[in-house]
Amino acid sequence: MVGRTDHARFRCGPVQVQAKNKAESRAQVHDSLTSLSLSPYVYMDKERVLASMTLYVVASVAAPVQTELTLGFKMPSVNDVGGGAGVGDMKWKDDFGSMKNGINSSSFLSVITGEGSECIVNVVPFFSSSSMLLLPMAQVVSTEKHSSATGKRYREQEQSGDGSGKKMKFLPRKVIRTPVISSEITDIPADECSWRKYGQKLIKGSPYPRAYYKCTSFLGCPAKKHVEKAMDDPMMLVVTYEEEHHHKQVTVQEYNSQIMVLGSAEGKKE
DNA sequence: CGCGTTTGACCTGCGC
DNA sequence: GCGCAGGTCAAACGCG
Repeated sequence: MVGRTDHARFRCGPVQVQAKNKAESRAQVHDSLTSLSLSPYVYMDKERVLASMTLYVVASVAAPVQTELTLGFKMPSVNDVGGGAGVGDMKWKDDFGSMKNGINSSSFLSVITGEGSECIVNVVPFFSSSSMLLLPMAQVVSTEKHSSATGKRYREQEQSGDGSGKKMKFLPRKVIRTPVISSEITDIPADECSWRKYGQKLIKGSPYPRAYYKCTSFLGCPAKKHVEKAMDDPMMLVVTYEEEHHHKQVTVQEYNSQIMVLGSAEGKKE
């Protein structure tokens, strides 16, 4: 496939989430946020948005709440960010309606990728499903160096000095469990990057296939992930991330500019 | 027609 | 060394 390595394509565009009853959905969002004790204030620097609160938003067909929800986080405006943003300067409004900077979607996915006491929240658009549910953060099962089914691979063998010659590839992995959003394993919750599926494999011992994805948000990004249904719970997906992104995580500001660029491009096209 | 997905073949590495 | 199993490749296919 010479010349076809550039599958990079921004999928991150606003998706209009339908709400049958805005007022009803709004109330439910408020309830959810309250019950999650969401801290509405975050602050940001040039690289990333920081928050002390962890919240993970996913879609799920297994959601006990069948009512469609629209998540009402508002992105900060450029002015908000540029005007000497500091702690508390950026506010997530639990409101609906058109967003500033031309962003009309009101659904976003907050992915917690931080370590220790500091959490890094990547605010990205959430690809809508008919049913959505606020969950109190993804279950980060582990950040492990090895998680293959058989244990044959990815063992940490940094045998730098034993002269055995066998040097296993060190692959930091982050395993996340998240509810399935449809019967198709390919319908995985979107995150901050665009992924292209490059393979699927039946894993021995598991009744479900494992799908392999590469990050296509940026050319040459080594980040990969594979997705499979949890053996103990078919309603849960196990998403394993491998390698770090070589590109910067998408920030609110960058995301906004991307949307604006895409918006103008689409506008020209039509 | 372009792009993403599918899927069988192939590659790689570990265990025996 | 061989077989097994996970991981990757890439041509074919399908969809918009």
